[in-house]
Amino acid sequence: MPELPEVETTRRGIAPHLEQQRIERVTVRQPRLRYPVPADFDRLAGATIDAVKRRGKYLIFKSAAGDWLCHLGMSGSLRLVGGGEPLKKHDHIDIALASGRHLRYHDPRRFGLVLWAGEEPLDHPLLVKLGPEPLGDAFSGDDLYRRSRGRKGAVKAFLMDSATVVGVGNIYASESLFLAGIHPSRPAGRISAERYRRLAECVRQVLGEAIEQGGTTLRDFVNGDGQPGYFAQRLRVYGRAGQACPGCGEAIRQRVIGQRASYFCPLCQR
DNA sequence: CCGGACTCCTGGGTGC
DNA sequence: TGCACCCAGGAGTCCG
Repeated sequence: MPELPEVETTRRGIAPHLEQQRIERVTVRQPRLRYPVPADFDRLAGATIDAVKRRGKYLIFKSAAGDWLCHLGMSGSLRLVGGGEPLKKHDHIDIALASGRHLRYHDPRRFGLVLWAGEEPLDHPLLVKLGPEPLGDAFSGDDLYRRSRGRKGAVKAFLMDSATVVGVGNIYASESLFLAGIHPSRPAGRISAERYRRLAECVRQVLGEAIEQGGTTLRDFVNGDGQPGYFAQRLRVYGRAGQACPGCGEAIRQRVIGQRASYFCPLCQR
């Protein structure tokens, strides 16, 4: 489910309610996520949350009792609920705060994770090899061009590789390539620097707009308050096979590229 | 190094 | 109503 805009939306929603809050209690009902939830995760009780950061699609929670990571996988969500809010199926973890509210982790498919981050979170094995932040200064078309030389795989798979750039998942890869006029199947190594500069700008634009709209809710994404995002209605091609291309009116095509459904306009994208 | 296949898991939608 | 089947927003791991 969540790509960078959804994770950032979640972070912005929950951070103000967590920072400087004391943790009263930690309840792990289902420890079997992508990796087991640490058996000593409840040692957070009594600690104060200092900050909530993000790197790619990972959330990083800072506390004196230890920093921890959370990834939402395909179907995860984190929201703040009242302490008396009834539990739903797949509400796996509750972190009860001094405010009386609970930070509640929900994840039907359990592809997400909650792990200790170690001394330096950015050096954690899951984070250390991540590429640049798409909304940061290190991300550029020239960087994409350099990294793509010699690569024969489809540009869409290249763009979704977290070593290339973080946070661009299946929805926003399709959307960015459409805006940039690049066919998703084109070999990454056969795209000019000029076109990569355009693509980088389109990635920034799409992710920026999606964050402004509170993310994309296809089925079940909810923000920190349990509300859906509104970017789904702004999607130009994703999920719109057979509908008219917003640029030229041609029918949007769907094709599997790199094991993932991909959407594009066969005329506007080359 | 690269690229593709496979894997974890549950649930929604569809078609019979 | 039941059931089989396909598909889903991620990404680590393994293998050639």
